[in-house]
Amino acid sequence: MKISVPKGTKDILPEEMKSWRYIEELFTDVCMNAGYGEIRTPVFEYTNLFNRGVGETTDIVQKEMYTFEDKGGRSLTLRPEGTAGIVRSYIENGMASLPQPVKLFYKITAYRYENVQKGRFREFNQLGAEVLGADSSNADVELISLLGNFFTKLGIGDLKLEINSIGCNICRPAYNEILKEYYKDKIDGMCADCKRRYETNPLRLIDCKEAKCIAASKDVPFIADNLCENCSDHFASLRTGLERLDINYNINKQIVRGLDYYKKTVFEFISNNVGTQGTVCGGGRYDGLIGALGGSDVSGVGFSMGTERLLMELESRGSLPGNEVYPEIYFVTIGEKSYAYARKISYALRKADIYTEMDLLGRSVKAQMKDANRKKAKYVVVMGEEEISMNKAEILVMETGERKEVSLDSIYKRIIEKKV
RNA sequence: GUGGGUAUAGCUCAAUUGGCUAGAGCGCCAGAUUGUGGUUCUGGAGGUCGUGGGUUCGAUCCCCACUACCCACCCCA
Repeated sequence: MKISVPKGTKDILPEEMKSWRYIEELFTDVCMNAGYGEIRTPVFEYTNLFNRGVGETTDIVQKEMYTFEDKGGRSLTLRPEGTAGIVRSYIENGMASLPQPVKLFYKITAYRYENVQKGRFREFNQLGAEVLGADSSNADVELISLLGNFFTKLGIGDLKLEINSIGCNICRPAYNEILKEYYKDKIDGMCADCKRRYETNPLRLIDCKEAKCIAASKDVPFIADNLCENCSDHFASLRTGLERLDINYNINKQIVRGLDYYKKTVFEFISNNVGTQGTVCGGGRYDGLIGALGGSDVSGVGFSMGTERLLMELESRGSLPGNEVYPEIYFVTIGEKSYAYARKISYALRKADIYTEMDLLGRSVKAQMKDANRKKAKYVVVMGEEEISMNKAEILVMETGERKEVSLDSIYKRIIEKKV
């Protein structure tokens, strides 16, 4: 059988890495400038963490996790998302006793066993940030504004922002009763999934895409209209905070999100350019999660975005910069002595952080010239025995074809001082 | 899990209504007076025609299965 990458995974080749680095470095800068510290947690965790953290009723836990047993019989799972591991780390490393809030960001791969299509893979990359230990909507606003800043810098500041509030442990149970009451005489005509959700997670009935279920949900009361006072205030101050920053948003009462841990604020940034998977970034508040995982009762809010989807968005708009790097100088060598001499200068220049190139295959002068041209070297120096013995060299300016004769000794200095 | 499409050179794609050495463009390598790039010309390397089985004198082509990829449903980043 031919060896290939596993389904839903892919190689990121050097050419594409330029775009990846561009996005990741920009994200890093944006986060650092807002006081967020980078964190890395393991690719796999004990399965329990996700069962409890992400939620037993979610699709992710029910059918999408890469779970396996190690040789010691422990059940491990490749992380399907980033937040659970970070919350675990927060608890385990005693971050609750640090000055609060703790602000973190991450760049990770995540794994979900799903059917592959445009914008959806089994191994995918996420950029994310979390604020732990801040109840106030100020934290929600800061995160969304951080994203606004990031997207603007990427040239996609017009991505659509949709927000909603899905209540808390106080208003959710009451709302669930309202929902059950509403669906009571409709549920028989709805799909099998919805019948199950009716018992396990009525909130999810709202965003079912089955035609008959959409029809049944036509006049459904939204939780955003049935919040407790605390949640309602939180949602109002979130909106005020966004408005003060002139951040455009749209309240979408249908957003409920598929992860159980969300409370109060949920939001998404949506694009039209990544297939039917329009969500480039999703996030929300997860008060109670830290407590549920064994920590103290600390609130949290965060987001994650799909790097691949972000790349698709940028690509479809032609907004990816061509940040190519070209050699400052290419040494064309002829024979061993010539190579040794050029290598020495090249080594010295590289130590001074200058990009130099040399042929490693003993190719002809012509082939080396071609290579220099292909790599878009700025200057070429041909170093044959003749030049070395006479302490002379010809610097060729590739763009203009201009040639200049200089002393061999002066090349290093000329390049360093950029006086060629 | 379900449905549709696709699978031929490193890449983008032809062709063979079942028959002899499966082609092109791009890319790669080399040469065009022996040590000088981009244009041009010439030559070369590179394919078990996705995998396995079947029908047939003979299969890259027809039939079946499998796998992968693309798209969609569900759900999500």
